[in-house]
This record gives sequence, structure tokens and C-alpha cells, in this order.
Amino acid sequence: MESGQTRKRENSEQRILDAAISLFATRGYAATGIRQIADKVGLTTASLYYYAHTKDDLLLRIMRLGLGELLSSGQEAMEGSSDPREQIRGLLKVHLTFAASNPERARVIDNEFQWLKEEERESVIALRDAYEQLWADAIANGDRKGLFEVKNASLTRLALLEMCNGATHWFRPNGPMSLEQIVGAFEDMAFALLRCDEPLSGASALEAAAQSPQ
Amino acid sequence: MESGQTRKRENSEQRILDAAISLFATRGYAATGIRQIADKVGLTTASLYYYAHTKDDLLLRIMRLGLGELLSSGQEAMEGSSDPREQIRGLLKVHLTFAASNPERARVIDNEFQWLKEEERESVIALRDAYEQLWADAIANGDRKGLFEVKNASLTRLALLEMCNGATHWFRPNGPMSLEQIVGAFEDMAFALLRCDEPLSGASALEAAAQSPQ
DNA sequence: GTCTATACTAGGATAGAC
DNA sequence: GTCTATCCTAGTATAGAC
Repeated sequence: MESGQTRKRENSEQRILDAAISLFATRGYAATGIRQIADKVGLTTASLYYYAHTKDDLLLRIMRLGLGELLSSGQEAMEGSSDPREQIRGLLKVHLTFAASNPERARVIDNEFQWLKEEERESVIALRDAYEQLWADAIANGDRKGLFEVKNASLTRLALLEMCNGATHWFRPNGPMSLEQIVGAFEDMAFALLRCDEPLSGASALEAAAQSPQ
Repeated sequence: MESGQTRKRENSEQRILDAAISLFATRGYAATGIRQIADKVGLTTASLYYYAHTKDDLLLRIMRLGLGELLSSGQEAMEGSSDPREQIRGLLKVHLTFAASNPERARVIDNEFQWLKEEERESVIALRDAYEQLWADAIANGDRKGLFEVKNASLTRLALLEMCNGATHWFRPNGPMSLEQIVGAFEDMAFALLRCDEPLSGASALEAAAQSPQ
């Protein structure tokens, strides 16, 4: 029962956002022209301005949507268990799944902060800080319970996040490693960095069992 | 005995490169205009073209010089010891010292690859690969000698490098941590990631001694 | 070595017709 | 909802005087 206009609007709106993500990711926000975005969608620049008031507006929506998804997935992961090891595993899975299932969007979110206007940037940074706080909480939990051994919690959090974001730079779908393999490898590195020796129930415990003699 | 012209040339040349580094680092290569560089140096755009044939040429020289320095410092560090633990410490110190003593240059080198022309980019990537190979060698040495325990050497190398580059994003001179403190903290995280338990002679050993009871 | 002046292209954004 | 046409600014780069 929706009108043709509504359907068109939703189509074009999403197509514009997708084109912007792709171009911002490969050429950067500053070097991407409003004309290129229009060309990619098959519209004129004038039509673009029917959907977004400015180029900056496109970036803002990409960032807010993406970080919002990441934050709520992260919150779910944190609520899924009170074991800090499970929390770290959950956050790793959320982060890497997000990065791997849409690497372009992840690159834009990670690299193009600076082009937002002051007030916009603040609201986006608040989202990012809330997300990073989840990691800080998980690390602090594990440290308090004696499961992790962390000398500098802030640096460790930053190192973990940078490590994960690194995947954004080289991950390609159809690459040599599956998402599951990547998550597994990052779990291993993360627990090494956190000096977490005690085995977990679940996949890691099963793995350990499979490798030990009967 | 040098002529006034020569002195001027060297001055302007360096001032132009410095201005370009600063602007490329804060606004990105694509968003930096040749006019802004000229303004910052106090010259006209026409004068800039006396020193560099294109804007791209400036970026190329910044990258080649910087990566050249990093590579030769890294090679010295590797030749300084055959103990993989010392090699990793040396590389960490080289990398973090470079990043901390000129964060703008480090950011440009790290982020603006894509704007080089095909052939230029290849020569620059060769430099970067040679530098990363130093890390790969140190990790492989430690693994072979049983000092490190690394499941995926490539991912571990990438994680270490990303971790260090992270410092580029938040390090500010006059910040809360001195360079020595940062290097120390990163040594700790790096050896955790490499699952290296055996203590080293040198600063870490001294530290451990200071903390243990007499 | 540095300037003035200028060529040419592309940038973001808007008015108003359909 | 999408178009044509256009405004104004800023981009890189060059020629030629001093």
C-alpha cells in the first residue's frame, strides 16, 4: 500500500548512502566529490540534495548508524555473560564480524571523524566512547577477578582495539582466512596480551581437549 | 662560502616540506591545497613549483625520507643483537621513538599511501615491506629458539605493528607519559603477546630485581 | 629564487521547471 | 522525486617579468 514515491525514496536514499560509503572508504571523504556520488547512483547532484542537505550530512548518518549498531551489539555481548573471558570473546566477535561483513563502512567510521563539524563530532565521539567503555569494563572485570594480568589498562584497551581495527585494513572477503578463523586467532592474541592462562569453557576448552592425549 | 641563493634554497625547501607534513597530517593529502602550503611558508604557489614539480612530488619525498630513516634505524637495531628479545626491544624503541619525535610525519607515512602514483607507490611499499620484514625476522627468530610462542606469525606481526601505530594517533609531546614510559609499557605488552616469559638482561631484569625482596 | 597574472578544471550548493 | 542550468569558490599548474 506504499506509494511509488515512498518506495523510490527508500531506494534512492539507501543507494546514496551505499555509494557514499564505498567512495569515502576508497578515496576518503575529502577527495570524494558530490558529483561522483551522484554518478555512481545514477542521479544528478541536484537530486542528491533532496536527500541530504550537505555532503557532511551523509557522513554523519553513516557514522551514527554504524556506531549505533556496533554499540548495541557490544552491549548485548556484555550482557550475555558475567565472565570477563566470555565478554572479551563476545566483543572480539562483534567487532571483527562488523569489520568483516562491511569493511568499507568500518574504514569510514574509523578514518573520517575529522570531517564532521564540531557539534556533530562530539555526538559521534560520545557513541565511540560508550563502545570503548565496554572494552574497558571487560578488561577491568577480568583484572579484578584475577583472570587477567594487566599493567596499564588504558594502553591495553587501546592496543586491543588497534589490533582489531588492523583487520579492517587487510581483511577481504574471499581472502585466505574465514571469519571464524580470524576470530579464533584474535582470541588467542587477545588472551595472550591480557595474560589470561585459565582455559574457558566452550570452543577453546574443546580445542584444548582435542589436542591433549586421551 | 655558500652563496645566498643556496642557503635560501635549502631553507625554503625544508620549510616547504615541513609545512606539507604538518598540513598533510592534520587535513590529509587530498584536502590540503597547494595554496595552503604556500601560505604557511610565506611564498606563492608559483614559487612552490620551483622546488617541487607537483603536489604529489612533495608527498613522495616525505614518504621516502621517513621510511628510509625508519628502515636504517631498524636495521641497526637488528644488527645490535642476535637475541630476539633484544631485537624486539630495539625495534619497539626505534618505532616508538620515530612516532613520538615526529608524530605528524608518522601519520602522513601511515595514512597517505594511496595518493602516490602507481610506480611511486610501489617503490615506497618496497621500503615499508623491507621494514616489516625486520619484525617478521625477529619474531621468527624468537619462535625458532623457543623464546616466543606464536600461533600465527603474520597476524602477530600485524598486531604488533598496529599496536605501535596506535601510539601515533594519541601520542602528544608533553602528554602524561614520557617516551621511556611508553616504550616500557609497549615492551610489556609485546612480550605478553609473544608469550615470552623468560626475563631479559638489562632494564627489565633490573626492574624485576628492584621489585623482588632482598 | 620569487613574483604577478592567468588558464583551466572541479569543487559544493541552489533556483526553479517538470 | 528528478531534472537543467548556473553561481561562486577553490583546486593544480604554467608563462614570463623581475
